[in-house]
Amino acid sequence: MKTAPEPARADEPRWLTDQEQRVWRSYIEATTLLEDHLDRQLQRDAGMPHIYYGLLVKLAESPHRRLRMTELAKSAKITRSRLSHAVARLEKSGWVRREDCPSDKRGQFAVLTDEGHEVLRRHAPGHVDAVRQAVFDRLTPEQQESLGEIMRIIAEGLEPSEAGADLPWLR
Amino acid sequence: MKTAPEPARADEPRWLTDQEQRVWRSYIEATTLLEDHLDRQLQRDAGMPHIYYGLLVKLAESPHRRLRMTELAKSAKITRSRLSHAVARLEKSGWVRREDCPSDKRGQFAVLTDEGHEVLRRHAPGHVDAVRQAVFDRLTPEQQESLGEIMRIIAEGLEPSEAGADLPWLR
DNA sequence: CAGACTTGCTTGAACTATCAACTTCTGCCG
DNA sequence: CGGCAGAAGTTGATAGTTCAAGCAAGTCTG
Repeated sequence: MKTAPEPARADEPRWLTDQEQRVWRSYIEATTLLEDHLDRQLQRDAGMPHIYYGLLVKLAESPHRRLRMTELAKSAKITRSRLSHAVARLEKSGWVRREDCPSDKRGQFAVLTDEGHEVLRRHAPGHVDAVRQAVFDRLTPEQQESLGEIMRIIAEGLEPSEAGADLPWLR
Repeated sequence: MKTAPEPARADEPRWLTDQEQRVWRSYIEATTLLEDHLDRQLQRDAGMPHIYYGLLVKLAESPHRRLRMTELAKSAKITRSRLSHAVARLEKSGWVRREDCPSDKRGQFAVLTDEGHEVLRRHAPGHVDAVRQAVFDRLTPEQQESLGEIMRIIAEGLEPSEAGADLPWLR
């Protein structure tokens, strides 16, 4: 199974140091455990995975509780395809409905239904509790701030817009 | 915020402050983007998702390149069921094989094959690069250390062993 | 040593994610 | 206008995840 003899990589790669490896392993472990934990909590209590819950929250925060599909996808950092499937499922559950966009016939709005809003209202406390217990209650204020900054940096580096991010003269 | 008849929850929940919300949103965005990014990179280059790659790494680091299924699952922070499916797939790809455990007839070893080791060798540099670019190259040494500590704390709080962690008299 | 319980691991069904088409519509350029 | 590139969103096939249930082998208890 020869795929390629390492093209575009002349010299020895910069392996992670022991310290970096420890950090990275901790990152993987924490994120794996936390995602799993929140998914399980929300699946059990609210009947949907964490990311679907996040979609409902985004809609609830939006004017008229609605958002164009593409906007919602961008905001949740997922592909349009994934969102399409997700909204289909949320529609089946009665928590979201689609509406045509009058100004662009290709467009669709995802709209939070009253039922969807109610589900959110009912399960938000439990979810906040879970997040608190797993994260905020265990960190000092300094660590919380640091976490925010670090995550902001990582996210920025991965934004799809990154392509042009090194062309500051275009901004 | 009137949340009215909240059953099984006497007092008003402790909502996240604005600051906490910002941190939390950054966390979700960064982890979503990063997981996606690494999955895509490894799927494209090595033909497997990130977590599968992690399993091969664990095996490679283990004595005789083998680990009991349960050990591997614990170490990767996933369920045995998920591991079972994963190993089945890795077996099909020829990167892992199963072996019976002589001392416990219920037991199975997952063993990294030579092909598996080769795949790892070939694609490790690209993966390390991706991790560096997304994370370590963007953080100061202090931030790296802070990230490690924070993630360690979160992971510890979510270890399955947590159940008995507040019953020290049992230890 | 029988029975009950636990551990180790697997299985199948239902669900979710990904990837590559595909449809429809918009904006643009001549 | 006519044509065409690109955007918005969906779809279906394939792959991965979850959950509950299951089997078989080990362990404990009386």
